Amino acid sequence: MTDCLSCIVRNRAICASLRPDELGLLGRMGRRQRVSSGHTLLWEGDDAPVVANVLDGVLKLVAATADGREQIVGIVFPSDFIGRPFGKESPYSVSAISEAELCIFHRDQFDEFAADHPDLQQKLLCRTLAELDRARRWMLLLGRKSAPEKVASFLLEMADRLSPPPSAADTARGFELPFGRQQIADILGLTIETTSRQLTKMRAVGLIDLPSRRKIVINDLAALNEMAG
Amino acid sequence: MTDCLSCIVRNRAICASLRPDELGLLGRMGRRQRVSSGHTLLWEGDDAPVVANVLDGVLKLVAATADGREQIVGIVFPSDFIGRPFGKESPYSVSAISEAELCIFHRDQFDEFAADHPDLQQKLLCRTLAELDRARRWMLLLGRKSAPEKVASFLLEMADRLSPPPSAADTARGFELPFGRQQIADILGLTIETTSRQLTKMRAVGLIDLPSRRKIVINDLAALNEMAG
DNA sequence: CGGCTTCATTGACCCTGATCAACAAAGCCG
DNA sequence: CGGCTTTGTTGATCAGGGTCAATGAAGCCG
Repeated sequence: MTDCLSCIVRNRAICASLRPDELGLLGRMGRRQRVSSGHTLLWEGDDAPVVANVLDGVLKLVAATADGREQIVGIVFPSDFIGRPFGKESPYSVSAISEAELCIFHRDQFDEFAADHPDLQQKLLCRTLAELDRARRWMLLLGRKSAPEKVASFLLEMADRLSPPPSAADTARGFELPFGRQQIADILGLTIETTSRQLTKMRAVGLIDLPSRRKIVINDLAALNEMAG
Repeated sequence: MTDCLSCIVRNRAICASLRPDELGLLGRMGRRQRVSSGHTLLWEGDDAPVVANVLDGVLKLVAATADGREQIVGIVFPSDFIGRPFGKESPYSVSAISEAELCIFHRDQFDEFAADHPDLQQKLLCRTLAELDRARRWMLLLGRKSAPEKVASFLLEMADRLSPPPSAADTARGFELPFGRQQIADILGLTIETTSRQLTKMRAVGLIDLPSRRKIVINDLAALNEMAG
């Protein structure tokens, strides 16, 4: 059922390390699943019985306090890997923030398969190391940057992560965020009001344009870099 | 020269996955090195030519803004692994905050060895996943918690991470932090003054005792948990 | 022991960003 | 098209925590 050879993330996901025959084996373990926007796939604290590759769409990893404050601790794009291999419950919940399509595996089955396929495991290790680096750079932002610096850093990171797909044309000529204002706030550790105010202020001084709710056009990349600290 | 079989972290470091003969091979690649308190081993942004196991002592991972604000993004204890396998520069600097002893490898040599030893790589993967989980929980603290919550969370985490070694006696009966006040502030994304004030306040209400600069005694674990949010 | 340096505490004040509240603009659907 | 809901913007006010500054307590070493 799952045809890995024609998979849209075939060469970018961790599966890229596998030979066709291995791929067939893994493919039979996997199952495609659509997830609709807003739906939560894994709950914080619950046992996480599945892992998955993201084929399409965007998901968020969210940690929350007992009284409901939320912090987005990770953003997951197509070809990225979701879940917690090798035991343990998920320390954060995973929710789709757009229509998404996943390639899901039972965790135990996946763990077993991974143990027999060092190349796959190495790909996973490299990804996890990169993700850890990203998380740590984000800790600097959360702990030490001011609101303007946070928003500027966010726009730069998004320009970087969202540019490759939407045509190679003019990278600087705008991109569409997969987030609403509240989600940007949850990524930056701010309130929705401060986020909105900072964006408005940046538009007022001509740094950026906001042609629609989720569209961003960067006019002055250098100044934005400066502003990001 | 390096006798892995009698190594103090033999059963806790990633080397625990290796057979004696493999261990001998790795051991000949490694080199013991003392690092004195305050010394920086790797610099943020520089190419990181080494990886290492920590045998003894405590080190910090620090990310900094251009203008010198610092955020501690990781704390490294004995048996933990340091460095960035598989290419790339280090995105943070690594400094000893106490006298430390390391078991150092050239990164390229280590990468090569790891590629041939899946079990080692799996151990490394598990460690990295755990570290990522920890980093993400810390992001919630940095982005969403108040100063009192931050300090309470910090004390609980430290009570947890520092208890096993220093005698199993009374876990609640105090432990010695390897940090000064400024470092606690850099971990929590606060200033040294706020950190100090929060600790003083907690002592005032009897939650904790502060018998000496770096010693902490927790009197009311439940209340502290409550306070941590 | 005594002076010096480093580290921690405490106080006064201020500013950034949170909170509360009203309003405006988009999207949605009958 | 028009009402309703959701999402975003803007304003007024407030407070948590930062900043600046002074004092106090520990460690260090001659």
